[in-house]
Amino acid sequence: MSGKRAAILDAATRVFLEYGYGAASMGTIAVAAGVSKQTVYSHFGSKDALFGAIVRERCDRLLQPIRIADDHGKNPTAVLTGIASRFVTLIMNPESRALFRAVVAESARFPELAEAFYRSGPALAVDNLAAYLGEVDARGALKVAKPVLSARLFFGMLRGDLHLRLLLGIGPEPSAREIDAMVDHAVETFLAAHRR
Amino acid sequence: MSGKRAAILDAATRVFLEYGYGAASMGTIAVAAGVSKQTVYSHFGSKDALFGAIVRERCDRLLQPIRIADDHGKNPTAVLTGIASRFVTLIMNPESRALFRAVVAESARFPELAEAFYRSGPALAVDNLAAYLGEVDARGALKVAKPVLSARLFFGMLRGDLHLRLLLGIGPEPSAREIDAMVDHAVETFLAAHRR
DNA sequence: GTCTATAGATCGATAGAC
DNA sequence: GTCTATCGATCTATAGAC
Repeated sequence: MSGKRAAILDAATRVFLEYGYGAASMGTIAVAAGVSKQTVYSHFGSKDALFGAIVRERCDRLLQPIRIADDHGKNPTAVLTGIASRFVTLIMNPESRALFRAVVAESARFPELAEAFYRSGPALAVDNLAAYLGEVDARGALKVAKPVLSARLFFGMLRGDLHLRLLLGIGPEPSAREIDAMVDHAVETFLAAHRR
Repeated sequence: MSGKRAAILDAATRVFLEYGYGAASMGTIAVAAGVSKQTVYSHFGSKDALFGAIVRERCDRLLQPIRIADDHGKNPTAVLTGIASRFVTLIMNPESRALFRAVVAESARFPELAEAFYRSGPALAVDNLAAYLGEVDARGALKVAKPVLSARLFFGMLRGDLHLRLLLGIGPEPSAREIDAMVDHAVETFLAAHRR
């Protein structure tokens, strides 16, 4: 197992996420990895396969924070704020944005990659939150009639306008204060709507 | 003024939005328009310029529904539901999705297009809703302390998980009933949170 | 396994006739 | 203005030496 394979994966990730699938060339990736083009083909077979490999690897790596179990012992405000903070931190991450852009851009050519992305990230986040919301509803802490719809709504609020601007590369990076204000506002709105 | 210019614009729109900027070729566009490649270059100069022309034209055309003035006479529930319905109908439109995908995918190469898209659509929608929310707050019908944040939250709720799935091309087209249920749930949640 | 060299195709853009 | 023909560059992928 040579270290060249890892070097190729690393270089391919950088080049694909920076330039996108179409504009990235196997030659550029080979140079960035410090190997010849043929070595890239020996390891990964084709451009499509290499793109698939780096997207899947990146999905697993980046989306891991939202998969970890939550401390359901605390009060709903603390739990929701924690979930929200981790989620916003994730989608604000420059690598996440680049990955998301690449997956969206090539979703027509690689539908199975788009689905893998969705399942390994957003779908799990919604499922986890919906389960938690059902739990607090049964416990009587909040009133959540439709946990899945409410969970989707919550993450929608958090993505909101910010995610859109970041995807489009518009304006300055939001400060930590802005992000906190946005998270707090979303949590407050959500709690106010589901107060028992 | 020949009809060929319109034919080129039309063909370019279809080809660019279907294949994306990189995968679309000037030759394909010329064939689709029924003219020679040189005629395309005579009219639009370069691939970049042609892409910019069709994106700007499409932004103006597609995003017009959310620019029209709202009937602020009715009760907040009706007004918000109307705004929400028009917004969701817009972002669900296949052409809007294709345009959005193309703009996001090329936002690094064409930042001014991304900004034009944002300004002519999402920014206006937020501004209009924020103005309305400030109005109903002053009138006492709702309690909206931060109109701009609340407006962003509202549109975020509406985009939500649905927009994400559609962008990624995942799953079946949602039915009108699902969309209505989502809109109603978002409006109810928003109103419950801002009840005076 | 890894390299150099290149095949084969396609692309954006242009030249020149009409 | 519109066409055909083509240039020069670049791309994916492969052949063959070591």
